[in-house]
Amino acid sequence: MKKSKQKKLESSGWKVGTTSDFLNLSQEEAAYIELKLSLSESLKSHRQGKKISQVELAKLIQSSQSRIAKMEAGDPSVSVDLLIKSLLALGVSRRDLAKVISH
Amino acid sequence: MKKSKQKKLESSGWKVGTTSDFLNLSQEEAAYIELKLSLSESLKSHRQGKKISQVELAKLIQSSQSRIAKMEAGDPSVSVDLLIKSLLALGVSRRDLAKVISH
DNA sequence: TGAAAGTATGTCAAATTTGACATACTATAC
DNA sequence: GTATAGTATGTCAAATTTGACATACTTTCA
Repeated sequence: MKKSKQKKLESSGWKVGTTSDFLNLSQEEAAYIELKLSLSESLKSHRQGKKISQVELAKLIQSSQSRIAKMEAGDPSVSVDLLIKSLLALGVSRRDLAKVISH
Repeated sequence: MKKSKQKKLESSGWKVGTTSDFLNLSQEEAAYIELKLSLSESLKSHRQGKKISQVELAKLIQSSQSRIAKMEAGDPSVSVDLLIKSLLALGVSRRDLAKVISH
């Protein structure tokens, strides 16, 4: 992983490659985290594209504004499940979801 | 949703469209569940393709055989997070993951 | 047959994720 | 400026998801 990318991850509150370096985990761990960040960014841009606020999206998926903010910030406390549910709620198709995931 | 498909979902232990029919949730709810099932099936076939047992995969991702079984059975108790982590651990690329997700 | 490897299913305490709340920060408009 | 809408961040109890275990079922093969 490039230093720059790692810095970006760590700045979002992730602990990268602490204990897991000795396994081949760091690979998948990184891929997983980056995947989540892609979904985060996608969520933000889709929401903004629809011109709705975090509060409105929160209502849409019966969550809270703070959780939406955390999702969009790529906070480690949010699951891929919630990100995907949110994107689907925004009307994103599986096809579009796939595009996000394939980079 | 077709009756046949619904039956398939319910047979895996899902409760489909109970309380959420009055919102437009059933749409996304269904999409989400079907997405999970796609990931489940993909996990199973990828594991079998690699000719490793559930026990071996469990070790690979430091989980347990029973959880792998639940994942492959599309049990409601497993998260998309775990499914994706598992697929990545099997060496599935984001590109391939995207293919699974786009149907 | 029958033993051995693989898989399914139920349960549960521990771990993680959740929505909600409070509150601080940041625009944007007047 | 200062109100107002929008967003960020920390905290926490409740909810969900977790690995682990026990145990039953199934497949494979000698």
